[in-house]
Amino acid sequence: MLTRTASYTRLAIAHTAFTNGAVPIVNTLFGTPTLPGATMHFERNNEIYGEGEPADYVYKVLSGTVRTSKVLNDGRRQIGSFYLPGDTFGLEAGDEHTFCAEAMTDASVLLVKRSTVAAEAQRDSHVARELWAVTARELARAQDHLMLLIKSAQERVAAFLLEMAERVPDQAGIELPMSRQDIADYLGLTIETVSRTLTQLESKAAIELPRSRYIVLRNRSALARLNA
Amino acid sequence: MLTRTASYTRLAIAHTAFTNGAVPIVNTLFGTPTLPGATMHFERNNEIYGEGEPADYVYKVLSGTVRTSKVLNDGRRQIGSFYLPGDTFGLEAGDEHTFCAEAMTDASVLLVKRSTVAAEAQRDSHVARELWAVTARELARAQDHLMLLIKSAQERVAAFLLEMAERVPDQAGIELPMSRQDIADYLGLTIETVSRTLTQLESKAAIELPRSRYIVLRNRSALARLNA
DNA sequence: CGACCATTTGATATGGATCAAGCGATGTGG
DNA sequence: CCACATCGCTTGATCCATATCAAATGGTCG
Repeated sequence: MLTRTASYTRLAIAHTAFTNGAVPIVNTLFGTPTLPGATMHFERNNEIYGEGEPADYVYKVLSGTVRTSKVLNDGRRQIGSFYLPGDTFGLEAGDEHTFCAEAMTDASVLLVKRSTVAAEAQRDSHVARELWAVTARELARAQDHLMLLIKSAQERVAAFLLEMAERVPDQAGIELPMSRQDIADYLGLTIETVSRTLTQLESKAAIELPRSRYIVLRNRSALARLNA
Repeated sequence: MLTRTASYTRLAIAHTAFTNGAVPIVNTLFGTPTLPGATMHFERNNEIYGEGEPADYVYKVLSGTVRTSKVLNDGRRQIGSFYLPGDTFGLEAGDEHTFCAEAMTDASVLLVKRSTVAAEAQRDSHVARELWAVTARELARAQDHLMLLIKSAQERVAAFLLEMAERVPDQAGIELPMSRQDIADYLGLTIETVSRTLTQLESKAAIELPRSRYIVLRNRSALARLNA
């Protein structure tokens, strides 16, 4: 079960973000150009923050892709979300991160201090409103994710493909930034089941698999019909 | 699959709350005595709002218990959360409810117009902050719920019992407001599996089942150990 | 008492996990 | 530039946890 290790280079971002080669710039976390932050780069599979670390920053993907995940004590991993450019992550109700965050591909990420966000939200009701909206959308996403996990393997994979198709701009097909293991851990399945299910969908002519990381949706309504 | 019907008396609250026997009172949604609302009573199994209805109100349980749920087109139902007195529910990112809400037991509920909450949050940063906190806690709860659904039946049931024990005041045991079907739909299991699992936990001396709706936790650490 | 509904218990079926092997792409060292 | 190791993915065979189907039990209310 622990064959899934990866040589993650642990970066103590939260504590060194502004002293360890980060480039402090004035930028924006929530659309209006108000919140000062710093951008950092992360290489593929490097940790952005760990589970249980103090949640001192809020993060926004500038480029690349990020996953959040949590590992149970026996090695099972659940992916909370995938984050694409423009997405905000790392918001917490409490004072520490309940999931860890890792760069799925090389990524640049904007960091804004949580205290800055809080102060600005107090001062400016537009920022407060935006902060709430981001959190509420995250909640809606988690609730959708919940619904996924009671469905059959085909339904889960179909829903995943439709979700990704909606989120990535590319029209022709989906360039997947994540591995089969990531997909499996997002959907609560094994890599074998994900792989087999994709093969089944291909033989049903619902999708095409030119390369393993590139998927063309041939028949969206068939996929949507799988979505109970 | 559709044997699970119940004769829900549909109440068109959202549109008639203030004209249909509701008792308008000045009360508070988020702790400080600022937000005007109305209280309404719901009988067991009556709908508070339906899936897809406009989300014009935010709700707070005053007494009784509430469940939110969503039904897939083939009848499978997923319960989003159980709400006990003091809990706020019905917050939405969009303008309609994505789950429905029903009284599990007779319940009285405080309703505050969403527009009132929004206006007050804009005016008063404390309200804004509290609104965010409620939403963020709801997010944390949904994320915990996600983690449940990748676990084994024993782990799910154990986690459910510990969660309920934490939330209900009663020390000796847990008086469950929900049916086995509700528990099953919360945990993504069948009633049979929930029932069998409870029996197993009883034979392990982890719990006692004096009545089907009353459970005594005999050995919390054994239950906690099941929680991967 | 009798009907009804919720819960438990029993027998069997099955979808996805697990175990195991093969395959193709990518990269590395000779 | 090729041989070979490695890694991610696919495919195959078998197993098992939970679903499904079915029946018995128990509690509640008229």
